[in-house]
Amino acid sequence: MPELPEVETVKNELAPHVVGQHVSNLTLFYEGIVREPSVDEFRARLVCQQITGLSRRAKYLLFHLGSGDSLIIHLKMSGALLLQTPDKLEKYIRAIIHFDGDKKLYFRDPRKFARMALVRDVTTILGGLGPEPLEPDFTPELLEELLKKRKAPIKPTLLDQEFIAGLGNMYADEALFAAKINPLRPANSLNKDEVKRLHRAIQEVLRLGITNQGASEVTFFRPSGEMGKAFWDFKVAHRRGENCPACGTPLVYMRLRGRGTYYCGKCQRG
DNA sequence: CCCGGAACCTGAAGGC
DNA sequence: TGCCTTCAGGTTCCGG
Repeated sequence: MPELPEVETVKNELAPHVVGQHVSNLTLFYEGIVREPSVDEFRARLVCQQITGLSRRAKYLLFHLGSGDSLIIHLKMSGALLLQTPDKLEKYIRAIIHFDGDKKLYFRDPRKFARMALVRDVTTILGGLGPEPLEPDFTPELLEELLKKRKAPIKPTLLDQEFIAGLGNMYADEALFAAKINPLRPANSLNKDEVKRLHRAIQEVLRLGITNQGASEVTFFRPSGEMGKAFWDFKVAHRRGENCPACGTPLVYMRLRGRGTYYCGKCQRG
């Protein structure tokens, strides 16, 4: 599932192909993919525009347009932006953005959760997001301050995009394992050393995910249609029925706030 | 206001 | 073989 490292990978690999391109047409096979404005207005404000740049905020991908508007895409669970459609990815194309010179960008999404929006002011979509975990302003001191205000378990706190923006279920489990912190610990109960470890772990697992070009289990594909390699470096996430790579203890699987949660009951005792 | 859970979707996997 | 249930989970919405 696309989380911060996956969206960063899409941005990096898409940019050389789309920046500078002019949109020539839009094909919609599933109109529900347009979040705002109306389908007609969306089309009118997108077609003929030049893509002047790409950026990422949390799990959102932003296409900056010559008009000053931004096309904002969220891939949610199963979305992919593809430059080509190999046989196995032919199905579930929900939209195609056409560029001058017959280039195409395919928006594939089996589950129909993904959305795109066209806005003048990006804060209408991005306004409530918390700090970017890989930016310099995300310091251990800031994390400590934020954690003090939260009494919910640390795992769902890390998934709250208003608390910190970009972590999803897989990387939250990975970060807590790397920091040796139990996912059920109240957020405000972490001591200084634990906060420091968590801060470092969050950045490490995200950077490793980006280096590995994202995780591909089943649902994430890079623009080329290839899969990323991050999944193979996961220590606990989605490793149901396996043993802890550090101590060999069978991993714990539990549902926490409706989310599948994996951790080592021995290494993450605290 | 805060918190927890359901809804949105569809396919895969497991049980019987 | 096939039907039914459960699971997957980011975000939004709703009820308590």
